[in-house]
Amino acid sequence: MLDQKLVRNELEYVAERQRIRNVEIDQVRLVELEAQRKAAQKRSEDLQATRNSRSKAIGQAKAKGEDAQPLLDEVAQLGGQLKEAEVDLAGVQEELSAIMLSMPNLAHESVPPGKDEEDNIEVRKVGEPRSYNFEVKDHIDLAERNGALDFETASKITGSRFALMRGEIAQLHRALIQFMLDTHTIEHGYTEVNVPHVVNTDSLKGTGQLPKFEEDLFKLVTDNEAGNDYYLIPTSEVPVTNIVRDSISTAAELPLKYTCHSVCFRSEAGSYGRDTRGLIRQHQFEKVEMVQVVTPDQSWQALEDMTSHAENILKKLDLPYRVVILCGGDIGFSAAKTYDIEVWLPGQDAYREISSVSNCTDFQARRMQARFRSEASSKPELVHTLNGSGLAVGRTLIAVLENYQQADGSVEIPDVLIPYMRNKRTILSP
RNA sequence: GGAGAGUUGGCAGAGUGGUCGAAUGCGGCAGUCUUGAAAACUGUUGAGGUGUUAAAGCCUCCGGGGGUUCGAAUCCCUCACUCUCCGCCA
Repeated sequence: MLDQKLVRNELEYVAERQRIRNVEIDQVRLVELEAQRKAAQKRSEDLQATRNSRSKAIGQAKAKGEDAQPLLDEVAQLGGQLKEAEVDLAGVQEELSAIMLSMPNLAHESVPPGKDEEDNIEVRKVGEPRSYNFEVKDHIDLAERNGALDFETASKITGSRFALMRGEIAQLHRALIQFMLDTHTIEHGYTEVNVPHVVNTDSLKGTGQLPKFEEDLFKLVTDNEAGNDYYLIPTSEVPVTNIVRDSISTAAELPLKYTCHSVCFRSEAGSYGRDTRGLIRQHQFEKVEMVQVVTPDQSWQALEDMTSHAENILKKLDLPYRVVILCGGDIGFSAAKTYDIEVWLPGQDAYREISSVSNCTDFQARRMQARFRSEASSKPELVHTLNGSGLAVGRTLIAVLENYQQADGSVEIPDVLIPYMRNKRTILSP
């Protein structure tokens, strides 16, 4: 959520900044609502002040043994008027907060304008795609033999966009997770956490998935009270970032650096027909996530650091990749700036997203009321939150399979993964 | 699933329907003392909104929501969570 004061006082500026995302703000309606809010709030508060002082007088009169009846008659009408004023105010505030909750974060000055991923700008390219003296296969052709990757059985068990892995592929998948977590904890200073895969609406509002993007989520059927539903997590960014919801940290406790492996669930509504083949886009996938909670002065440096942490995984795996900065039209709702890391996939002859690293500045923190105190005497201040994949495990698996494939259809294991594969050096041998 | 007890400021923990935004302790901050530090002592210290040059003032907040009342941290209803005991269970 944006700062209401900023929206109120610098509406023109906010509208201008949102245009880079191709988001148009209804300034007229906002000004109108704001005026209504102010009037309704004033009326309600004045009535409350009257009630409070009259009630106090009644109490004092009774304490002195005086007759309170004249005072009681005086406030007879107050209750109804107050009720009316409060209902009025609540209505205006509801509409205002709906607008505020569905307004995206302000894009950073360095975010380029643009419509979609075509307009993203490449920042750097690392590593050279290998050349193969045979016809390259994609990960499906490589792994579907022997049922190492089995979409048919998965669709029988569940449905489309689910996968089943057997034997060496399942092992490689697990090895990647271990390798990523070890690298982030040992080399990059993150603390490993394990979190619930089911979250409540407050958590999803905190990180910005709700109320606007409910259709992307899997919602559980429960007998919970309305508004307190459970959802499967679309990313562990949600539970991990919400660790600091409704809390005040001390400056000394920051930065918090968490890494987390989790399963992620996405309904992929609206992506019909896209990436239907293979592991690229699934309803269920696994991801190792990085989350940082930092003081505002550190968040832009943290964004660069986290991007380099994700890149480090790819470097160690010796996979070619490039880093792009997302344009205004492609950037996520909560993010002020996002780098995507795209890995080279020979089977697709293209770079494909394998990580997304974002600085959400105080946008999520304001929704979550996540704050810190720099000095005990000073006011609590909003933290900045960042998140990034480090990396998407399924897509990394694809990248290893496709980049390390051999002429005979087997796949070499990257050096750094060999210890995690019980010293196996080749898999999927014919 | 059954029975009971709880949820109060950064933390711990009192609280009678009416000077309660809330005792006290810890922690924090400032000061006295000290060469310095510690200890001791003194003072100060919740959050959000509104307002103002700044303040004062005013409003809201005692787990969430609703109700009773002129007035609710306190009474009633409801939901969530925590703890204890019983049952079931990986």
